[in-house]
Amino acid sequence: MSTSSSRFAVAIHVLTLLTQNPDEPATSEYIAGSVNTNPVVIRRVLGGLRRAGLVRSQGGAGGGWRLARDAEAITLRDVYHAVEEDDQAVFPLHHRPPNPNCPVGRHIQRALAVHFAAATRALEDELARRTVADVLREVRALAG
Amino acid sequence: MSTSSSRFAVAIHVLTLLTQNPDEPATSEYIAGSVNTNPVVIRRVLGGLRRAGLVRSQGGAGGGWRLARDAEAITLRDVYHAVEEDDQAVFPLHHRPPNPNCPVGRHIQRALAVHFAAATRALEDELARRTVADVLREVRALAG
DNA sequence: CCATTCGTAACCAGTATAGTTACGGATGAA
DNA sequence: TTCATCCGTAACTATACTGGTTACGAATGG
Repeated sequence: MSTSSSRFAVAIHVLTLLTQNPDEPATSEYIAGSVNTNPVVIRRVLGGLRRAGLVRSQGGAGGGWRLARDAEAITLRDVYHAVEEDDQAVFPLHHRPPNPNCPVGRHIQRALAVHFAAATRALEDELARRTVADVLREVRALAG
Repeated sequence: MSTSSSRFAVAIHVLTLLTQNPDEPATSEYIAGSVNTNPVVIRRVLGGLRRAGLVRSQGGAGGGWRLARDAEAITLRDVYHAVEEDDQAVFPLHHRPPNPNCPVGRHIQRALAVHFAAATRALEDELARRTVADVLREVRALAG
């Protein structure tokens, strides 16, 4: 399910990098070197984070990317919402609407929506308990 | 993320149908009429449920699909695992491995795996609290 | 003035989903 | 035995998303 894409992992990776060195802006090329991908991919992901107010960008020479707020105040749920913008649900409903003449088909989507929302809420609550600062601490601990 | 696909929603829908009428087998064509899709799509989804031991199929005239155990004993987590078989993670890691020469790149995936597992666990725990029988009761309540 | 860097469009390859047709094989009733 | 029914599965298609890549305009600041 789910879908899907590694944007969430890449976004946390990038924010962890920015947290590690908060004093000078990081370029998308430098970041791409750590993530092992193309700078355009990084700029695309960071564009979502910028629209969510998590980072700021600065064009031109000496420019790059910085955190827009303290890493202790950026939860993984914030990151998740920033990269999974719009309507990408964890559990999509049917593509075509079910048969409204069938009692089950008529009501199943409303019943499912309640359960899916509860499960998604549990997932997001768990993500909200962790911050980018936590991740950097763990990375440093693993580095020993 | 996620992925993704509507198989989970369709699987719950189908199991709810089978629960509603447990005495006679339902054909994939009948089920497809309620889901509003093609019988082959239904047989594909039900194939996963059969491999997970949730339903049984019977070929030939008078054949079709039945529940293999009581709907009270089929949680939404069981259904989720049946249709999202193999390795489809809710939160995929990087496609290419990050740069091992970067301190963050070297350890980020292990750090992320811990958080992703915790969030996924919370999601599945919530799904485990609900059964197919619950869904049918809610559908009936909505039907008034 | 000019190298740097972002922002974004465009294109491509790979993959997943879902819909469809087709057909073999098993089943069970007539 | 015959035959309509129904599953199981392969094959093909259209659509969409992801990630990688090249390209280029605009803004920045030394």
